[in-house]
Amino acid sequence: MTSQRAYHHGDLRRAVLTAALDVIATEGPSALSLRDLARRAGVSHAAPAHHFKDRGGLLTAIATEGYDLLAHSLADAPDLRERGVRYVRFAMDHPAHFQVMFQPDLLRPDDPDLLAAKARAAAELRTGVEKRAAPAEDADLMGIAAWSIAHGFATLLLSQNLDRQLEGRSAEDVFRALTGLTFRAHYARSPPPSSVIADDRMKE
Amino acid sequence: MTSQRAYHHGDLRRAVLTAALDVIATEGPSALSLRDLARRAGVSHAAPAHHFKDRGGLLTAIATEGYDLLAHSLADAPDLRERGVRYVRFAMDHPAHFQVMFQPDLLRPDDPDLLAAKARAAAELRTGVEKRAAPAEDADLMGIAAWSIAHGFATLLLSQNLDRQLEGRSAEDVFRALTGLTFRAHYARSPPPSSVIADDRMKE
DNA sequence: TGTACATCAGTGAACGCGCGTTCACTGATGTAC
DNA sequence: TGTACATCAGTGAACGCGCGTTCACTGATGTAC
Repeated sequence: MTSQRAYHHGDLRRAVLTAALDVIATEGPSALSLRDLARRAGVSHAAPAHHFKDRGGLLTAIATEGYDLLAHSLADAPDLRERGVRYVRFAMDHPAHFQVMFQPDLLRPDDPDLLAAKARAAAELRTGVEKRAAPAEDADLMGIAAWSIAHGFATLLLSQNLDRQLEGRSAEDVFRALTGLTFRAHYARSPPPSSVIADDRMKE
Repeated sequence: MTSQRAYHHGDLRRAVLTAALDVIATEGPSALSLRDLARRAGVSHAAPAHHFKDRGGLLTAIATEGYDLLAHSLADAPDLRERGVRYVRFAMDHPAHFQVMFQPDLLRPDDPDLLAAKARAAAELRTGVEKRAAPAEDADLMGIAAWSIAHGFATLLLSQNLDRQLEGRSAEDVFRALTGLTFRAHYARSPPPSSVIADDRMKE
């Protein structure tokens, strides 16, 4: 506890993960090296190997953690739109996790823990979309559409592509506004004109 | 022409770019090394330096080319939805470019050629969305929404996250179907019920 | 409560490797006269 | 049409570096008796 230099780190696994997330968030996943992470954690360069076999193992662990965090974020979302908002918020709160989760070439694709976590997150994403809806196919499409818009917005946000568009507004507010426009365009104040306008835009 | 082993390659720049795109598409950008690309192009390892200063320069050149290809793909799209379809098709046709374009940490962010190409693509994306629409703010949101859904769909597609959902259908058809559902839900055959269903889904 | 021993986490020196970079060079091409 | 020369693209040897991996080790912790 009070020992200035313990031989055992205490929680090196967590320390390496945290250092890795920091590097990824600032310099991207390509800047990662186990030796550098050991340095950051104040530990000899061979120590991380006790916890992660290699880079791929480390990144897989990060993705796994990410899917679990996402699943928790999405749990008990009241509706589809709120689920989208939480998805976007998750990406903003955990940019490094998010980045790694969607670059499969960095991961061990058949890691059982990863697959399990991913399945849990996928189940949360699907909740309430699957069981409903008149034509089942439409419900499926609706699910993909909702995922696409949230994922696209989050990705563009993280890659700095919406900086100009936000103009100081919070990303969350903008996302709420645009899902209102698209998913519920037919709910605008004056139905006929707004419909025409929306269609006008769509057809140019 | 017929010389078996010309001292000058002819178009080494193109050859290195092509090799790089191949590596990126199969193993991801992190697998890139200039020496390896020289090897693939059948050229001494120092040769690529004549065309690209370093990895960052090469990736910036790829992103620049990508933005120009995208701008061309989008040009003269008849409407917003078709623009989305072309955006998705671009990602499928040029997965390596697409991947690199949206990982800013790999690029020289202030490269003038890159910025110019990006501006050209952005202009194509905006065409027809900006000038129209009743409340200007709504038009802006509509643009972000359309970009988000196309970008999200493309990204999920490339990261193998829609394999299960496609079930053999072409990505393009599915994308058309889901934009039909979301952007023009109020245009379904029987307006009132479909509206209710859509809202029902939205609210769960 | 104390002792012995197994297990585990982390050390630090050593290794071989692929990388980017530098540099003096050489072969090919284009242009001036 | 021919020659001289500048420029440019690619060569190949050499370098230093950071990396992952291995290995015999040591310090700390937990457990059996």
